[in-house]
Amino acid sequence: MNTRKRRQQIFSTALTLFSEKGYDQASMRDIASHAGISLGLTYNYFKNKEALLMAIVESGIEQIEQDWPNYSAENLQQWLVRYFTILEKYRNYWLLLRALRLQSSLTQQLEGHFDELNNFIIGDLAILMQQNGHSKALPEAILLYATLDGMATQYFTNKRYPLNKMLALLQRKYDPATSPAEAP
Amino acid sequence: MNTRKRRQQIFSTALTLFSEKGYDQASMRDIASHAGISLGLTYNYFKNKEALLMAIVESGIEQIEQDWPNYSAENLQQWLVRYFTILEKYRNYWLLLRALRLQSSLTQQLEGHFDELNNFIIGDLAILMQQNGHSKALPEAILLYATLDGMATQYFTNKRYPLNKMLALLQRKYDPATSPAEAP
Amino acid sequence: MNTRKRRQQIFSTALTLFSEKGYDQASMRDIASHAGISLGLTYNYFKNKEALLMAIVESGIEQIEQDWPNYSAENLQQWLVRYFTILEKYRNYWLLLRALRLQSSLTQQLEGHFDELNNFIIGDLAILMQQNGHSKALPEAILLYATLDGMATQYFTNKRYPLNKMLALLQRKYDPATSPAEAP
Amino acid sequence: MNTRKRRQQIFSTALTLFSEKGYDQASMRDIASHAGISLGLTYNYFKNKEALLMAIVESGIEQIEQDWPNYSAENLQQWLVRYFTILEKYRNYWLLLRALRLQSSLTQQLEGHFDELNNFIIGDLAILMQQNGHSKALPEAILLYATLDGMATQYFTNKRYPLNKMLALLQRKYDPATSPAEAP
DNA sequence: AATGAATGAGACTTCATTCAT
DNA sequence: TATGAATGAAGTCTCATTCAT
Repeated sequence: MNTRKRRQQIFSTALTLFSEKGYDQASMRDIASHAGISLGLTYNYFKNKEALLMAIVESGIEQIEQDWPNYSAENLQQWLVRYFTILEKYRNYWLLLRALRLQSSLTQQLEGHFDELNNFIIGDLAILMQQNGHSKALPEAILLYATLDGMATQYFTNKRYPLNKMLALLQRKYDPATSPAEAP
Repeated sequence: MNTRKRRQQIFSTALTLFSEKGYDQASMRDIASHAGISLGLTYNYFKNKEALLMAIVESGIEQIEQDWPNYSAENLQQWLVRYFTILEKYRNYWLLLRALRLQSSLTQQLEGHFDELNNFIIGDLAILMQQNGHSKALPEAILLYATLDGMATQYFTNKRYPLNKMLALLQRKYDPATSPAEAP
Repeated sequence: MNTRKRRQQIFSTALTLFSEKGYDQASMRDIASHAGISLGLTYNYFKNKEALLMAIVESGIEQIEQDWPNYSAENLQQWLVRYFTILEKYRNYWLLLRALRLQSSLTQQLEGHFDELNNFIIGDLAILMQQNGHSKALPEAILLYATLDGMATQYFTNKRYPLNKMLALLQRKYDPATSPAEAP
Repeated sequence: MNTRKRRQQIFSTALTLFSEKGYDQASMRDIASHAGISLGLTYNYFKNKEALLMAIVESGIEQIEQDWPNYSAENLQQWLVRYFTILEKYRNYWLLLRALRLQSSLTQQLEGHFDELNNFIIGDLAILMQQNGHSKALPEAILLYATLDGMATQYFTNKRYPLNKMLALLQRKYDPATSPAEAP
């Protein structure tokens, strides 16, 4: 099997296990055996467990950023739906990143990545906000992002979370026609 | 030192370390040594590491619920400020609970506790919403709770998060005078 | 409570636990709590766990030797029954001594005690043998003692062992009337 | 070193130590270091200490039962000698099994194995008894087995035990020519 | 005489990592 | 490139023993 594929195989297995069980609870043997390869081989592709984690995090962020334009939306209402579509697609990344963020004792290195992704999304959101006529688009974007983040957390950790209902409510709230964010 | 104090000492040291480094990364030896006692002694007060965690989680939720009435608010604007005051006070609990929630392989027992606390807060919020004249208070409360959750996450993991600004913006958004949630 | 009684209390609790669970599996805390006293108190009466064991072993052998004359028998048939009566009475001692014997890494000290008790019983048996007309009483006694030992082992470790049947069979075997040990 | 040999190496080291010092007193580190390997490696071959014990017990009984036919005897006199030959060969197994039997808190599983082996030997013995003209062969076999068991215990725990003398005496006792078990 | 909190050694076990093949 | 045997550090937990009260 070629090097890139092999790397990808270890990679995605590790992502799954890290996000399901947590970084500490997923052992290298776990990963190797779920990937159907030998324990030692993982070390041919990744220097050590932490490097594997870092590769996953970095690549995850990179993938999301590359994938993002495919989901561009014309208005906020569309955007909101698409945001959760992407989230669903990158569910494991999201769960892993969130869990890591809550554990400091992380490399400083990770912090930068987190901020990068956050700002990336918030920036995108702010542009739409501006188009929607918000005068203070950035603060609005930051606030909305918090809402989305909270919804995602609930959605991913609570099977009964009524995501669609909440999404509809949110769309109404940000519909310029029915509920102008700024009073005239 | 008396038994209750000693227990409390281990307890709060563990809470700090669990919330800082994560449950897995904080070793019992860590906890003991930060508490200034021997490793073995921790086991005189808590059956094992998991029992220590459970004691912390349960007591945390209990404390918050008991403390809650002290922060009752007359309107949503007040409530929002007080919510973050409580959050700050129980910061470590919040961080721990959130990290645990993101790691499955949790006891079913924990799930129940999480839901309990969530519903407790959402319920409180829904009442205020109703007083504010919202006809669909519960969905509104759930959505607002997501926002608060997202803000908390950002605030606790990002030193530069402009909490106060966001809070002010949120207050304006939910001020019945300036921005009626339902059009007449 | 007076010293002698307290000592006896720890003593007999320890004997029970040692014989039931084994010396290693019975902890000092176990013993103290089953005896209804504090952990520390055991150390006021016995220097340490090994000393407690030694005291039990020595006293057990001493007790048996003192008790022995109360069970004197007129002939071998009687003796055999009485032997198992005593055995039943000192069941825990027997089990403990036997288990200890099978573990070397014992103090040499114990070895001496074991031999002492064995010889004591064999000597008693040999006298009866001689009275029964056996010319080589000592070897006969040693052999019979092995039989008794084997029976005891089976009896104590197998609830369904037909001790009475075996005892009857043994009595017949050693009845001078029906089965002279030496052919004329 | 190949896997089978390595396993066997750990296996036999453990058997020796378990039988010498007892299961509890022999630590996994003991076993590893006597086997000349690292502590962790033992766990590549046996799930845990108890599994190692079980493997030893089961394999011991299996080996004995397979080896048994090689020692078949034409008459009881021969059989007796051969019995002790086998016993000597499997000395460590015998000592371990006996020690385990005296410690309750055993798995039920072990109980079954013990009974199996006992019945296996007693059955073999009963057949010979019957050939020897005993009408009640099974009780006789059970009784003789007790004798053998007692002799083995003495022999294995007492360096000065006159096994050969006792064996000769026993052979005479069960010789149909000199001492018919049943009077005409 | 009595308590049980406190200690620290040591037991079992897991796991990241290395290395000979 | 690929394997998995092998290592040793580290983690959880137990327990004999001591000691202040």
